[in-house]
Amino acid sequence: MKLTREFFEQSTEQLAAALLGCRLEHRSPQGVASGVIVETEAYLGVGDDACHASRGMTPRNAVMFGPPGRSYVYFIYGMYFCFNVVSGPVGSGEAVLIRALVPGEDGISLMKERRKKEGLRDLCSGPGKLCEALGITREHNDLSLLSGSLRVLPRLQPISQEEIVAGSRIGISSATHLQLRFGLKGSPYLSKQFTPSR
DNA sequence: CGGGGGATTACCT
DNA sequence: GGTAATCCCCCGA
Repeated sequence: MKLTREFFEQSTEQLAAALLGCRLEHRSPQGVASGVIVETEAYLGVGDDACHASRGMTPRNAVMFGPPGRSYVYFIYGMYFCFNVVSGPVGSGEAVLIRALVPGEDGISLMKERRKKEGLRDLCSGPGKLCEALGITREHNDLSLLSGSLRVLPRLQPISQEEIVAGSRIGISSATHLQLRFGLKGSPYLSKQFTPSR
């Protein structure tokens, strides 16, 4: 089973919700590591002040303007990487940030070793953490996610709308009113709890 | 070409 | 809750 190109062509907001429950898997020379996506954020390209692409194309964000279904990986705070799924029509500059995974079923020991942490909740409960656990770095920028060593795999179980929560995006200083963060309700693996909207 | 700041995390009080 | 760590992107000059 495999995701199709059409899956990645739905609107960025829909895709951010549809990615919940899907598996992100990295097959590296060190071994396979994967986890089920439980938290995402949508970034809406030109005009979304919180988006890297808000002011148009630059060398760093160029892949966001390319076709959907590819990886956008960037370096942040001098020590972490963040992984995104490029989305939206070509030229839109949109993407979905993957913020948290339930670690497993492959590679728990490898992830513990990479993270230098033993607790399951410390492995993938944040965008920087999950990249470290899966061994995702700048070399994994601009790769197809439909096939190859870094892939997104479909849900094994369906998820209902009631299981999905939305909230404000985290760690940004503009456009904070938009409800573009999505999570699986009550998951202990979220990067941060969702607070009831006001 | 300099400098501010960042889609974060860990560790401290 | 506060803040250091630590690179590099990007804007303005």
